Amino acid sequence: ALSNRLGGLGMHKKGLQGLDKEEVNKMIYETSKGSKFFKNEAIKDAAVTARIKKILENYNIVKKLDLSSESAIVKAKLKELENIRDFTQTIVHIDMDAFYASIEERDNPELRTKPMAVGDEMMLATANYEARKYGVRSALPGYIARRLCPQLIIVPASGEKYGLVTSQIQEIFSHYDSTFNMTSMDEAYLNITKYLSKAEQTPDEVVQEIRQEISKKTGGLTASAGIACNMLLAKICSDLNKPNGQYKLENDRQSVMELMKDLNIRKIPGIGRVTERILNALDINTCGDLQGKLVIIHQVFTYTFFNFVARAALGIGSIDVAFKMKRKSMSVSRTFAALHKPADLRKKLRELAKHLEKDLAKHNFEGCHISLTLKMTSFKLLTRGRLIKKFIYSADDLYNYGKVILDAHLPLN
DNA sequence: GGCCGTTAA
DNA sequence: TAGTTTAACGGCC
Repeated sequence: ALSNRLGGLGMHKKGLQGLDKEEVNKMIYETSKGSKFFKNEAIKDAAVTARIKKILENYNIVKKLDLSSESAIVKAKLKELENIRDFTQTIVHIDMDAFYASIEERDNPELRTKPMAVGDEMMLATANYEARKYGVRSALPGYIARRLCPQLIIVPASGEKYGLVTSQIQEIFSHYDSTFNMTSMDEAYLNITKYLSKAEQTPDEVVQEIRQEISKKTGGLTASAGIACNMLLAKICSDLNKPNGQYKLENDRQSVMELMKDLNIRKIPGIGRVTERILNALDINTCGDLQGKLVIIHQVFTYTFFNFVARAALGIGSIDVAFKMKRKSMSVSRTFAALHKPADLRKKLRELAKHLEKDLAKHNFEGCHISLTLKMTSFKLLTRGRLIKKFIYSADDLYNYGKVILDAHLPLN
């Protein structure tokens, strides 16, 4: 049987629907099986399966219990959540379409009609829509992508070029909402409530205009957008008419609940492939299913998780577009051909320490906790850390404290 | 407190 | 031949 982790990966992405999923999965499986990477994925998969088994055992006990008092607690929580619903804001989530790939197409129009991806033999960052027809997608190694699509053109990433486009779209966003928040190079949230109060335009018209300006300023790049009353819904909506489209969700409870009813849980940001598997095991596939199972979720999982899914199921999200989390850590990591000799590993550590010193200086950052992660040839990760009584930032300190951790694990095999 | 796992882009 | 990098959070012991 095909590993869930390796096979059913990423097929929900736009552009992939409709192609022969079986064929793609089989090809990836045939190329991967036997590899150490694949074995490690199988181990991780088995751990998830075991975790699900435990949850199901608990679920089967709990569902027979009298949950009337639980039910009351959940009901009260839902009432509380209904009370905090806010329909006063107009939030937009903008997402550039196949960002890196579109920029490369713009700069080399011959690529437009050909399957193409940005990245290298090791890893692809993104694929154009032509390539997605073959199952080529981001987070797929280039050499596997080539087997899916032998004509695939792989273009190396040019970070500075993409950064330039990011600055261009930021300038556009600032005109509509000075508090706009970039969540990555190609994604942003805007609160256009204030702008709308002054402009004589509908939200759809404003967003249409933003997307036109993006296209004009960037030489024809397209973006998709979602418009809704909060960030969660705006993000979900920006995916609905991708690529080069926008979707506006009406600002009322009924419209929100209708959208959520049949929405696949995987579309909720924060629910990834593992959580999806877990919830699927409880017969939960859509946010509608989720709404009907909140009592059991409250019983079986932590309150934090219950709270998270309850909010998501009701379509309740933040409106604080400008909120930025304070940086808590800074790290650097490299994957390299297996090294065994302690001296070689220490040399690597020295290189990483120098690299991190530069980054720390650039951001004027320091830390009092250091952790070292080793990736074994089996792909298993080992992380060990320690608190330091002072704040450090120099390559020498990073190396010396890191070396203590590293040496404790030498020799590696 | 320390480590592992999940998620996202 | 070959399966990334960075950052944050939750769960568990």
